Amino acid sequence: MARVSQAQARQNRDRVIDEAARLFRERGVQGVSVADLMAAAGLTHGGFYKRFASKEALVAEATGRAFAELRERLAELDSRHPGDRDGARRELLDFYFSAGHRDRAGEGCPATALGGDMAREAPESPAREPYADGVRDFARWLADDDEGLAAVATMAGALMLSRALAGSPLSDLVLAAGRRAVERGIAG
Amino acid sequence: MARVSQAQARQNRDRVIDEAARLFRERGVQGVSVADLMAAAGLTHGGFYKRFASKEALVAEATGRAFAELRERLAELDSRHPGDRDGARRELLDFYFSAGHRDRAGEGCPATALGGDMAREAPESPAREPYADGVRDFARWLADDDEGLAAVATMAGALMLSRALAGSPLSDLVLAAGRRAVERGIAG
DNA sequence: TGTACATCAGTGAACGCGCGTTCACTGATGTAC
DNA sequence: TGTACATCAGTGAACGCGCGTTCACTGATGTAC
Repeated sequence: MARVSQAQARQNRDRVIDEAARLFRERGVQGVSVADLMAAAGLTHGGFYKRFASKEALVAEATGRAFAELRERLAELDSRHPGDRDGARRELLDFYFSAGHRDRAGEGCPATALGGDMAREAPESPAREPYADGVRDFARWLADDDEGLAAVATMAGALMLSRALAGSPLSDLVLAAGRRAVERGIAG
Repeated sequence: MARVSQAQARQNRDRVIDEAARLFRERGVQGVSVADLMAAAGLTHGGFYKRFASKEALVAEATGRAFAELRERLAELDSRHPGDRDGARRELLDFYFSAGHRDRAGEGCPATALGGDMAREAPESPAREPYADGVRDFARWLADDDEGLAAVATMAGALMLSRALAGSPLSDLVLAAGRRAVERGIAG
């Protein structure tokens, strides 16, 4: 294979970002190589730097993409529960505190799956902005003011701990306890 | 330098674990090399495998050490507030949700700082046991039953997010919101 | 208590490997006429 | 609409580097007598 059409090239770039958004959440930024990412998108690693300035630049784009997926999911929930944010939120929490979500980080909440990596990114890392924007929007969707931020904290903490505690009975317990705490917080 | 006394050798091994417990929390397991760890303990990297079976084995020991430090801290709080767990807990929360704690992960809560790495450890990783034991003990100290687990979730989530959001106004807000949520949860 | 020597904690060079990144090359795409 | 050729998306080999791990060596420690 050699040169492809411009439309195909745009699609290829897009697929790299999609795969990065998935794999960075699943294995961590340091756990995925440029070659892994390109292979996941069906390409060889040599062309990477034709499309991205660096791995760091892709981390920023993939972070934005992962939160864009989350925004879409929230919009779908709203359209399935028109004028009923409480109902939409209940459906989100059903998913959020599920064993399936715990076991599939690659398709799950980016605030949690990328949180540990983001905490160690350089202060000027270009990924920090899309991350902060994403968390802000997620918190606002959950509840007004600081209640939303507290909810995100409990949700992200419970999910991260349930993954770190996988294999222990605590893994399921922390999900259940987190859910009760969030529901009480938003109700109260 | 060459052979040292057995007592010195034990001290050296101990210092490597202490430095690992600090550096793994600060930079992540993948962010610290064996050579970094040995250098931090004032040694050269060659001798590492005389004292540890592998880097993975050290991760397990360092995880245990980090939680041992936490247990000591909690015991100190109890002895400073005899028969007054509420007072001890209030002092812990003052520290936990502080900017200083956010900015010094190496000396801070291992449940949070090691959580992201632990979530991606292999299911049979020897580090999972000391991690789970540590989280269980921390939760029990905070409150009875699931209330303690919910508190750890909110605390770990708020601290992780505040680090990931460093540089944004949300960083301080999520700490404050997390603290209010924990206090309401434990009081309720 | 003193001597002779085996042990072994720590050193530093080396190993194979995979990383992020670069680059000369290929050949289909896109365009100028 | 058809031809000639410049462009450039993707390839695959190569780069320097740092990783986890191994190993021959050194010389002070610990022990047997």
